[in-house]
Amino acid sequence: MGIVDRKEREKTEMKRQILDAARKLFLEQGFEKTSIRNIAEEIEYSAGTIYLYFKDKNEILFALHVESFGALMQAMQTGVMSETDSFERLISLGKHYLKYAFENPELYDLMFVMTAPMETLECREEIWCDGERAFGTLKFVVEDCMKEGYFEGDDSETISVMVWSLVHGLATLHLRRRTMIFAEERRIILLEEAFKAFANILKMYKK
Amino acid sequence: MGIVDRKEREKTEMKRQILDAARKLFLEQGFEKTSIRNIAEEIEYSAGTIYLYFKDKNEILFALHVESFGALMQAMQTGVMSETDSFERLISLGKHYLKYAFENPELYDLMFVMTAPMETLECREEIWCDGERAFGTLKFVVEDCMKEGYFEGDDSETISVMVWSLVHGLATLHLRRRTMIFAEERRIILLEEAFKAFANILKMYKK
DNA sequence: TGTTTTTATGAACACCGTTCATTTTATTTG
DNA sequence: CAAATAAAATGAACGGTGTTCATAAAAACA
Repeated sequence: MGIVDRKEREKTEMKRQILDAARKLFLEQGFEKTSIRNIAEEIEYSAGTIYLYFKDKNEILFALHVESFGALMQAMQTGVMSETDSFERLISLGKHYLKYAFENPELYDLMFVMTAPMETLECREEIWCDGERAFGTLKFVVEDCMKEGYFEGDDSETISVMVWSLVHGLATLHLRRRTMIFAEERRIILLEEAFKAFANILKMYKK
Repeated sequence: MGIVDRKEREKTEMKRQILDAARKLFLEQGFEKTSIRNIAEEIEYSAGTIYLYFKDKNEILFALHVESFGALMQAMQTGVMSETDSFERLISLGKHYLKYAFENPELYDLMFVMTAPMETLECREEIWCDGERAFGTLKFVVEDCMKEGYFEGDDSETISVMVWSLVHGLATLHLRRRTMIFAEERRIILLEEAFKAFANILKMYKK
């Protein structure tokens, strides 16, 4: 029956419409300040309708979470593939990670800072799969570096956590406006320099 | 006149009471989930009364922000003073910073993650002074390390941002539950190991 | 066309931060 | 001490929030 197909298609289209409106508003004014009524208004439906497609506000967040991880993974893959040397790959991975964070501040927030999706989905396996996959990519690149003598004697997971923490720290200090203590024109430069310094130090660590 | 003195005393006592209740509730259930009515109930006053002592909810946040920075500064000083060697001082500083973050998760959040106080107080100088002072302490210790040959050729501010980003990254990944991708028993260990690995790498960088 | 199923609505609920006229309490004055 | 004034506390009210649900509209089926 074609009708049931169309119904399904319409349902996913509606979900898409809601998610697009939600992402737009989240990016514009943040998650907290975006109400269900705002989203409903954006797509010209009543607030109640949203609840026919998503259980609650957090489920919308979760759906965007999944999508955003897809985009981040792609950005990371681009970073990995742009270099042949293992170590340069790691650096490129970091750069692309930061690029994604800076270009999609609200989405990065939603993926790595917000606590809302974590609470509702504490038990929900899927949400961690995305994170695990992204971390796995990093770990894989780190292990490649180790084969070439970098980080000798260390655990690849430990090194990966260290690298992740550094880039995540850089990203969040900036996204959450804590670099305000520096002169405006220095803020970005300082972050870039800090990343470069870190890369340098890692490189020296080879031997 | 003694009465005006007492009035003043009572006013600050009331403020204290509100702040203590607010901190308690913020630590217990977070900022967002704590309402003015909750705070009022905790101190057995009506909600309206809170507004006689604080302009709005953000002003309460700001007051706690100031206090929390005082406590962090103290923790950092303790870290600095516990070691005589410059480099060990830097490591100890990092450890005490992390300790503070882990022991006061909601306060750390309020100081370094929340955007609420930043928005209201974008122009308010005082809020940055605290941050600058804390960062200054770090920078000072880094510069001491440089005198002994560490981080040669690098800018002390750059290195400080790098160190800060790493510990902040470790702290926030944990506080915002992103270490859930690791087995429960490994989570804390992994963070500690990552910090140790970072410390090791920095140490090697000397020459 | 009439019946049933699906979809959408908007009023209602319990909460939120915040304001403000009113009442209660404390201090000063006559 | 009593009356007048000043200060402090209240709680109702406003416009917002996320969410639910009886009702209404639309679509699909018979």
